[in-house]
Amino acid sequence: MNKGALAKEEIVSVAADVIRSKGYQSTSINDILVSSGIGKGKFFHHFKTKHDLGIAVVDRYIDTWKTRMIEEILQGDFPAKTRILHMLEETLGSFQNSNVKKGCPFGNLAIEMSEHDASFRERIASFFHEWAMALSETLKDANLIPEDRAYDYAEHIISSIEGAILIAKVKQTSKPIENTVSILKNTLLHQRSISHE
Amino acid sequence: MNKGALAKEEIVSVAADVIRSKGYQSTSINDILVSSGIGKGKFFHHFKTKHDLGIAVVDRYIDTWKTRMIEEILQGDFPAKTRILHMLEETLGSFQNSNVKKGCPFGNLAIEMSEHDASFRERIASFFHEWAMALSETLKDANLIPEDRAYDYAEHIISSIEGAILIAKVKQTSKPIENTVSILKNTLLHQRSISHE
Amino acid sequence: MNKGALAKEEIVSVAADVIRSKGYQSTSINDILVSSGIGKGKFFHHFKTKHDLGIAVVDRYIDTWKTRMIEEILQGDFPAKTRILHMLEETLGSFQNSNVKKGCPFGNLAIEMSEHDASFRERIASFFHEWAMALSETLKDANLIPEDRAYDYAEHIISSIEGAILIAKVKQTSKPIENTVSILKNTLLHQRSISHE
Amino acid sequence: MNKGALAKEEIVSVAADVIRSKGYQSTSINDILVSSGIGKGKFFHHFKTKHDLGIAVVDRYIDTWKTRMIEEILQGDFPAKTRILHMLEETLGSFQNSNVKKGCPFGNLAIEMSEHDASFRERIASFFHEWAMALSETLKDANLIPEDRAYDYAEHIISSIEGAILIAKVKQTSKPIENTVSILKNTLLHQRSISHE
DNA sequence: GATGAATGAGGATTCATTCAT
DNA sequence: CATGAATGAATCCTCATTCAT
Repeated sequence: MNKGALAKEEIVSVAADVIRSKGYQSTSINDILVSSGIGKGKFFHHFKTKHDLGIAVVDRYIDTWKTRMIEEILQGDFPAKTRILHMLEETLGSFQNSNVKKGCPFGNLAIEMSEHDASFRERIASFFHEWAMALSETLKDANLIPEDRAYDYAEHIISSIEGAILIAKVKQTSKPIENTVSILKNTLLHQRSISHE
Repeated sequence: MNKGALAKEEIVSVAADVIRSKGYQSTSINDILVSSGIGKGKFFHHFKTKHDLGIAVVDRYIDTWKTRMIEEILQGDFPAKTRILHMLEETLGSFQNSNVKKGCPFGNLAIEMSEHDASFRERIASFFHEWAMALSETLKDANLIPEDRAYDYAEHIISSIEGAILIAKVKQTSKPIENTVSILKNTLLHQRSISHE
Repeated sequence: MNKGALAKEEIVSVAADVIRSKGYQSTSINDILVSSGIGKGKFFHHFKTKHDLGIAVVDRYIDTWKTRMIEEILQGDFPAKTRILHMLEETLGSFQNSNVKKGCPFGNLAIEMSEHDASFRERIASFFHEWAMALSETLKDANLIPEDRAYDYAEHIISSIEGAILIAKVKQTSKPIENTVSILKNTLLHQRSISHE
Repeated sequence: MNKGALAKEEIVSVAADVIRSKGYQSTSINDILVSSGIGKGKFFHHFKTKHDLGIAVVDRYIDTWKTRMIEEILQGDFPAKTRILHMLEETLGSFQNSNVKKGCPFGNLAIEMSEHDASFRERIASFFHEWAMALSETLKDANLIPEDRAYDYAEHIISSIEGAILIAKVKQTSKPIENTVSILKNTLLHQRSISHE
């Protein structure tokens, strides 16, 4: 059936992989043509520019992670504490093996593209915001953090994770991620609450 | 007198700025020629390749930060707790205003180059290791962390900072850095020690 | 119709001329663009590298000469002695006028490229071998040379011709070629056989 | 003592080697600086241009071979036939081992430079002429060739040798040279005289 | 005389994009 | 819709030569 549409999704899927590994700017359209076995004509039929493809790839990353991290895990049916643990474990599981070297699709593009292109930056910023909002709600549900500090604390957890993935990438070992996840779990769950200052 | 050496240092200095803003791969040699007002011949007289320049820039970043963060602050003469506070405040101060958008020179290159080039990756990994070692010693001096957890905790602090700088870059506000610094201070200093698990 | 293929052949044809005159390394891609009136994009669409073009040019030389010298002349329908005479006359005819200065396409590249690039060298060596094989058969057919000396003698005839073309090139006169052809004819045909030693 | 002059000779000597292997145009001045351990200033003090060096190298080749081949061997004190044999054996000896791949300094430059530069071409043409003249005299002394054919025959011998060195270079074996030398010896010495046509 | 820094034209190649079919 | 040929600006780099010291 909808062969054109399928083909387009396929290109985005292949491109998402390549761009995660090589970065957006270092990925040439030719790289994608070779990886997906299509011709130039077809490519430019589906995407007016390379930039269009880039945005499609980012949107795809966001769709995937929003569904997995936010909708399925953070807004799922388990008790709030459990949901937070799930999120941390899901993170840990996503960055093992070859994925350690590839790093986080959002973190990678955040750093590579923020200064170059507003449409990348805004999408990624907005994704991080949505994530922090969802985590913030869960933290409140779990009664772990006072309401007025929940968003800040959620953002800190997320940025800690991004930082750990960054260090893991440059060290080529998932140890820093395990380390951060373990410290976050510890801090969050073995204390009555985090309230000072 | 030492005109040649000066000239080379100047190029590295200009390039360090440009590369921090645009990234290594997106910075063309021409960008550097224009920014520094020199000719191609002069450039390639001092640097055999663009890669050579990149390495010189990384080495310069490392020199600067090692001196400031490690030697002057973490290994300085103040009490251990004070030194840690200084490090956090120095971090905060370094990423205000236009520097928020530029991000961390190490984090930027870690993400951009780790998969492309081992000589960048290794230098940066080794810098993060040295930083974590120095911070680890200070944490032990301050009696804040049990000895066997000190390195892991130090690495977590550093990766939290890197993650905060990343989020700040994509959000174009230093708020996430202030946030993380404040949480780190809080966790570190207002509790007897961090020992559970 | 087959416009693409034609275009590629045209480039090879123009390049064959330019390279024969200027040598492979001294011929810039720009030289070829100017001579053939095409743009850089078109060139690199057809040839991945300059080296690719070089190989295409060598293969074209080989095709042409194999057809003319080996298939049409040495393996033709005339008596063996006549075929050898034809070969010598064809050689003579090919290096008159402006062609004296250009020299032999194979000899030129043999000397220029043998030390630089195995793929050029091997192709040319194999062409000379095939030529010597075909001439060797013809010498045997003509009963001019004892079987066990035929290949060596064929190779000597061919190398004499190459040497004569070389001297003709540096002297800018076809006299050395005429001279060598006449001596070869004489030695081959006016003696019962060449058998001594 | 004459340190400047010595240095210059050294540069020419090093350059002669490099140019014989890589060709004149493919040899960069930097190649020569590296091989001889001198600086740019010194080089351009001795040679106004790269071309100047090239000419010095050719003149050096010519000096060496004229002394060896013409003065010592062809115009030496042995009987004429012996002198010719010596010349052939000297040739054979000069192109063994690594020298097979390097080819003949004159043949190499003849082919590479004849179309590009008259001053190279003329020097080499004149060297080949002097060699042919000397060989011609020796052939006459030996009563092997009628007077009016002696120069032509000498030139044919020389061009045969050059051609054999060329084929040897592309085949990377000295066999073609041995082969040609043996055939030349045979033709020259085992027949009363070469007179027909 | 000697040094090596500086020059800038020219080299091969890549790239996103357009266009004729 | 789809193809792949064509475009030409831009990229990294090399080179012979000049120049200030």
